[in-house]
Amino acid sequence: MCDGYDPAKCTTVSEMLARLGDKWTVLVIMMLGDGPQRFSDLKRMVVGVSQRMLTLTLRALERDGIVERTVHPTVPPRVEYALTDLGRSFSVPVKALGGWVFANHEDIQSARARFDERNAEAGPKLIKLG
Amino acid sequence: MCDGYDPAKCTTVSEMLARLGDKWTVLVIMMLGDGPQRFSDLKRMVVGVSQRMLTLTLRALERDGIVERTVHPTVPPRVEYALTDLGRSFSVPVKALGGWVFANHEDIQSARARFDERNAEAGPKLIKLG
DNA sequence: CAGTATCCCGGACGATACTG
DNA sequence: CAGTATCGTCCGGGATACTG
Repeated sequence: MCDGYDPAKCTTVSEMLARLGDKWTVLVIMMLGDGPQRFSDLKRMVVGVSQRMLTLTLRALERDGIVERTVHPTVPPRVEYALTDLGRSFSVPVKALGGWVFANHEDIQSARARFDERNAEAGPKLIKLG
Repeated sequence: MCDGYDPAKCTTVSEMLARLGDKWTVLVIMMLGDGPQRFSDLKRMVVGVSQRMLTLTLRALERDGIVERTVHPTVPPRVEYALTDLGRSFSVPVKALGGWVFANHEDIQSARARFDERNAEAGPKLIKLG
């Protein structure tokens, strides 16, 4: 993929992957898939997210042009978040990836079971990551 | 995507995304795309990776059934890593995602530039994640 | 060669308190 | 309501040294 070799683009790929890999980004994108949502609604829908992390996640997505932030100057303030065209476009390959995991869930689980079985008796080793 | 709602599958999606989001997984998968590679060859190809992280990354991928580890009982030892069928299948949506970033690189960069421009004068704020 | 063991640091993330 | 500021914890990941 990074064969034609544009280092800048490869860096961006890593950045977007890291973004997807963080704890809340994909959930937020999914919740915005059905239309715009207010901050507090998102906070309720994305169970477990802290105010801080929701803000951070939305800011990062806004910076990348995936999400658009609209402030309605009312009292109390009303802020809506929506996917941009770029965001909706982005969600296509993201959903494809999610779909792949759904489709291959059995294979993954059985592979893990076999691995854990084989390495059952072994000592503590350094099996981390996960 | 997680609408039909199988919590176990959604958890697996998060796990695989977290895996992709870590620092070396995608690079390793790409390097194995052209065929099997020895541990030390991978270490040379994936520039900057430490022995520890390469081992950890490969172990996690092996556990998930994405990569297969073959030990040739010679002296000195020869260990080869290769993508499994599942791994090659997995790399399809992964490459699609990478391809999307390549195709939309301009849009992302300009979105970032505009965001940073708008928030130039502002104080330190809490803009992290990135 | 292909690991494993240990130490260490920075940053992701959570909890809490405060504000326009 | 929609944030921001601050503090503390945990762990991803790097550096180094050792081994079959």
